[in-house]
Amino acid sequence: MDTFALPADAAPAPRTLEAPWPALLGTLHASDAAALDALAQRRELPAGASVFRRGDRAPALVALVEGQVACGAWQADRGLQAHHVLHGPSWVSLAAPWVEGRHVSDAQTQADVVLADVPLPGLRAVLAHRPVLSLRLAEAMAREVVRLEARLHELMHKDAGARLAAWLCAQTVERPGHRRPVLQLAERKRDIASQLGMTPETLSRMMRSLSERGLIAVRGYTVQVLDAQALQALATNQA
Amino acid sequence: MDTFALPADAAPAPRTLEAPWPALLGTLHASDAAALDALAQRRELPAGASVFRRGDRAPALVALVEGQVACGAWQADRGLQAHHVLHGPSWVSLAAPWVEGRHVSDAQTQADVVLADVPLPGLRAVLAHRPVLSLRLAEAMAREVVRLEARLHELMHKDAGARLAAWLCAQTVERPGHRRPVLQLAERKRDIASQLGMTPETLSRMMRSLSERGLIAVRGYTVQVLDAQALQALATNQA
DNA sequence: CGCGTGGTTGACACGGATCAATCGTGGTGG
DNA sequence: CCACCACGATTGATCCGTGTCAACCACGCG
Repeated sequence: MDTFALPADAAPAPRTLEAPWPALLGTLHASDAAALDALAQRRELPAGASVFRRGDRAPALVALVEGQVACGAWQADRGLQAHHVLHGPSWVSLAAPWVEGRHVSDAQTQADVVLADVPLPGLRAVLAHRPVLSLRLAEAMAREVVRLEARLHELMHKDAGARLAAWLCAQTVERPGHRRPVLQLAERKRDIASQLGMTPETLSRMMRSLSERGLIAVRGYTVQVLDAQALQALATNQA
Repeated sequence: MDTFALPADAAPAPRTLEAPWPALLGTLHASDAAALDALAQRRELPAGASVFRRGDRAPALVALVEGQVACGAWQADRGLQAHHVLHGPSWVSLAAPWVEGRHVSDAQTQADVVLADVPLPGLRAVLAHRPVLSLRLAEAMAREVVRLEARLHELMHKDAGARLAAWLCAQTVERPGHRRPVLQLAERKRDIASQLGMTPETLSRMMRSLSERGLIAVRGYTVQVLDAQALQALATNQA
């Protein structure tokens, strides 16, 4: 029933491969972007490859330019428990290299990916005389902190149904073409479950519960939001 | 049985009140520290006061110079559910002001405190020509990210006993004076429980379980670690 | 002395994990 | 072309951890 094919209208946007920086750090001076370009090293990996492992030396920041990467904790018996799945341009390892010089989680590609490694020593040297770039970096980390705090809060205070509702609300983007917001799940459901801190079984049950209550309609990897208001209420009711 | 008095040998260290920056940001050039001093505004609050509330405008970073502050989610029926209790010099709000300009959690003093507010616009201006300071700030946020990721991981993959064991291990510092590591709980047990993502009842049971198994000895707010090795094993066994 | 606060203990309920079986889909090789 | 298999999702049955509720204890204070 569930195919993993992407919808026809979700054709890959023609990304400017050589300029991931705006998406990662916000608007930059051209010279700052050029400095990063000079520093970064492009790396390509096939699907299923390990990007890095917990405890590895982390001599460089790692950015995901294109593709899909799962970050989490590798467990011998049940594979990678992803606490985070990254798409398109985003940071895979932004903070860890600065602290211990070691990665704190495992990362594995889920599709063919293009990475950009930014060696930390070089970056430090560049930042030493590029204050705006430093600021952008600090802001990127600040976003990361806020995101993590929100997730921590959700995990501690919301039950599985509320977390799913909140996730659906966050994922949903209004589309001009459709009356009701529709979203295509871009990851395996087990990875979504993992990100939400629940098992695939529980996710399945929650999805069914929501659709039985008429809040959403699910067919395979397509979810249609029928009652965004009720969904939002479920998401914010901390109980 | 449990008094909240601090042990006699934990006399307050004579902190250099005017220079919290090294503890917050690491070693700085004297001129950078002076710039921060010029910017920061000292603020004193009595015990039990609100430092800020979720959703408040956050026009300044907030540092805790001295005292104790609990950060968490205020709930009308059961008070502040602290997800974090801060001591001595540390950041209360480091990241949130950068992002939305709003605080993302509630903060409340638990003792008389001295705060330092660092207004963000001024800080941006200072950072624009102080690259080293920017770097230190980025590093401070990086530490925050790593800490949060670790907590997220613990919360998702470890049970209550393992989280307590991990916390005890992390809190324990070897003391030359004692044969066995001893630690004084510096917060109410309910706040410790809250930080560990469990209820006070569960914390109490876990403490008893550990002491019945001979791993620790508890008397009031004093915890003696009897078998650090077994405790560590419990903490790392993700099960 | 009574009262408020904080901790401990016990009984109980419930959410969600676990285990196991089944189904649908897609890829592969005879 | 179809049997076969691997993988992921779904569903049901069951179990366990931990939250909830309530009672009780210990301490400090007015």
